[in-house]
Amino acid sequence: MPRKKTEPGLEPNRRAELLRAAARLFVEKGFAATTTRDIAEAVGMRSGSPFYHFRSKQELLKAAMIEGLDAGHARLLAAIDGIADPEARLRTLVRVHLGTLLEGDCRSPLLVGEARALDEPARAEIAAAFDRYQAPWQQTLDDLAAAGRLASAAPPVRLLLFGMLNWSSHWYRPDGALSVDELADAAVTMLLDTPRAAAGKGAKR
Amino acid sequence: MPRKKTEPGLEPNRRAELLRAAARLFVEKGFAATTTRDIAEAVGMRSGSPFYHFRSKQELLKAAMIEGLDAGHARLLAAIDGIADPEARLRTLVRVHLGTLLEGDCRSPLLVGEARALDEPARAEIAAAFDRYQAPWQQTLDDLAAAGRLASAAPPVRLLLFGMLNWSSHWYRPDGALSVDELADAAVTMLLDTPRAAAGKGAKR
DNA sequence: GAAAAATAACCAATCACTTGCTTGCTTAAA
DNA sequence: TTTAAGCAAGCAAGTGATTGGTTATTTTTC
Repeated sequence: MPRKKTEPGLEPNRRAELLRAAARLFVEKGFAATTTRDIAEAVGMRSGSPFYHFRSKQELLKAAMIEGLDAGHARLLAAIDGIADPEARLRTLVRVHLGTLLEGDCRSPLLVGEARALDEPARAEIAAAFDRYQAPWQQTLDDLAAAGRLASAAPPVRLLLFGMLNWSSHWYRPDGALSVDELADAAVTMLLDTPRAAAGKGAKR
Repeated sequence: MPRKKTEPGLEPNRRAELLRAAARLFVEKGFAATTTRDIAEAVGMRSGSPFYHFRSKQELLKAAMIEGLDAGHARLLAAIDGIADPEARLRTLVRVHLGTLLEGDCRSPLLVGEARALDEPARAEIAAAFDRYQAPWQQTLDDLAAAGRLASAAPPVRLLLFGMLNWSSHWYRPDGALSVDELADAAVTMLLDTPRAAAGKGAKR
């Protein structure tokens, strides 16, 4: 009984639904603490049905991570398209990334820690997706360093930046006093060498 | 058969052994993916024996987090004792924290994400332990701001700093090219406003 | 264009195994 | 004698995954 499908082609996308629900639950409760029954129930299926679309729970995680990362990557590229100034580009990257992280409902970058549940080949595929995601960041950091707005664009800088941003999912509350835009500004300010004069403008207010 | 105990009082500390093993496994594989049998085996017990020392798996996590955090807190205080200069104090805090995180074998701060497996009262106790841990940090940041070495010491600054440091456990490899000391320097450099002249000294080399 | 075959997308039931935890017992130490 | 610390065995509840249908849709054949 392939459900009504009132409009033909309206939502033939149960697979994508499964992926979104799985990603959300994996982020919320963790991979191991999420049962395949949780996932099935979240999309209105019976407990065995997800295995028609995915061979295993691990494959669900792998697909959720890779497809989520690639979607985020596409969003990044679309957002920075045409922005020449590297500082403005960085600010956009940070803002979009934080949006994916704190406002989205999949939040794939957060699943990086759950990859330990997968075998080595799967982890390699995920690492490749992460490399794709990070490419525009490194490019922008290099541009900033070349423009003298950054003392160094060595890899640890990028990694520390990602740390600042990703970890915020552990403490940021959308209903708090801090907006995502302000958070993005605070992070960029901390990363960039202060441009001299504006020393009073920090992560304050 | 309470095992030999050749020297009386040599290792009557099976409880502490359990805590250390549990913390290590929880960090490595996550709370949900670690079985109580894993923990028992790690200290050479049978599967039911840990429940003599702890009422539940959750209580093991709670104790591991709180006692681990308090131990780290004590280590912090001992390390910064007598250091008057706030920048030197921050550097010490960062170095000791990274040591706990990357070189220790318990690494309690990393368990913050696993607290979601606990009920609200337990989470509140853990939050209190975290507050204790963070107190010397906020004090040092305030001092830095007062000394003009930091544009702002608002809470997000501390949280972003912790993000940089804690996230490093996802990518740092002790056998890599970057030493923990260099990583600590890179983080401090990114946080502090550059002191003017030294613009070539970054996280490079 | 209608009948027939194939397929996609499930469900109901269940299996083999793992999980946290309990119970009753044992033994060395106090 | 009592207590601390543990073991051996096992239970009840889950867990990931499989199997064998079932039905609407799609494709193929006549």
